[in-house]
Amino acid sequence: MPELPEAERARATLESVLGRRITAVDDSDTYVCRPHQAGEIAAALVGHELVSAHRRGKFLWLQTDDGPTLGLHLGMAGAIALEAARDKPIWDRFTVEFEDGSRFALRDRRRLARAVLNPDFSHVGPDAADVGRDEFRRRIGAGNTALKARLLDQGAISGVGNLLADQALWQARLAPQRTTSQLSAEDLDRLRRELRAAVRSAIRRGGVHTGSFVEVRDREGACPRCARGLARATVGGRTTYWCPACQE
DNA sequence: AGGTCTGTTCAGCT
DNA sequence: TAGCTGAACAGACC
Repeated sequence: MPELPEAERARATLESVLGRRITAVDDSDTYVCRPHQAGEIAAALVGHELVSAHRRGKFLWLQTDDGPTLGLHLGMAGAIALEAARDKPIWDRFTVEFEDGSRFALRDRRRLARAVLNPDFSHVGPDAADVGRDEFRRRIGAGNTALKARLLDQGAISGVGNLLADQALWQARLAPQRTTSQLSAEDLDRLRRELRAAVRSAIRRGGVHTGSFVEVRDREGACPRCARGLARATVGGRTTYWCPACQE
């Protein structure tokens, strides 16, 4: 599920745990928690207070008072849970407890989420909702690859996942396999505008699954604009749907 | 019951 | 170098 809109929701959830002293941390899942030594993240965090919650693309991080930074990523199925899990506690891969008894957990069935101490975001591109016109043209229009593959490249711009990419491309009437070097400045500007609109709509409506194209995005789906059946192929290594009539 | 598919990221190869 | 491919995980679905 998690793409930029879900990550933003998680960030907002994390704001509700700021300002409390950390009393315990469970980082025993050494696949999800990096560095790999169990107890390392705990030792660094206990006694500190979380002071701010940030996001760039799908990457989250929490700043402590004068201490380390805690990076979080939801992976492919992760979420931030404030309530202790009753039935499936095994899905809580990383847990932080506070002095007042409250807690939050990084909950993920698939263990593809990550909790990282002092994360490095130097290779993460600007947030898809914030990137300026000229930088978008430069970063998306460069090189020679399928447009959709470039949108999914978090180093180019960050926050776009498989579903959001299909939604934005459909809104901008651009075919996913179009080559980046062939795009006009006008194409790129339109794509940027539609991508920002898709992101904002998804945040407002509660997730990327609320997109008009995402809702019909399957083998039987029809284009919401022209009602023609959707095409399906692998582009950029990911299952991709588009309207062969509207997008070129 | 077993095979296929999945919203992400990253290492490793060409 | 930039751009692919496949691996990591584990559940959902048919």
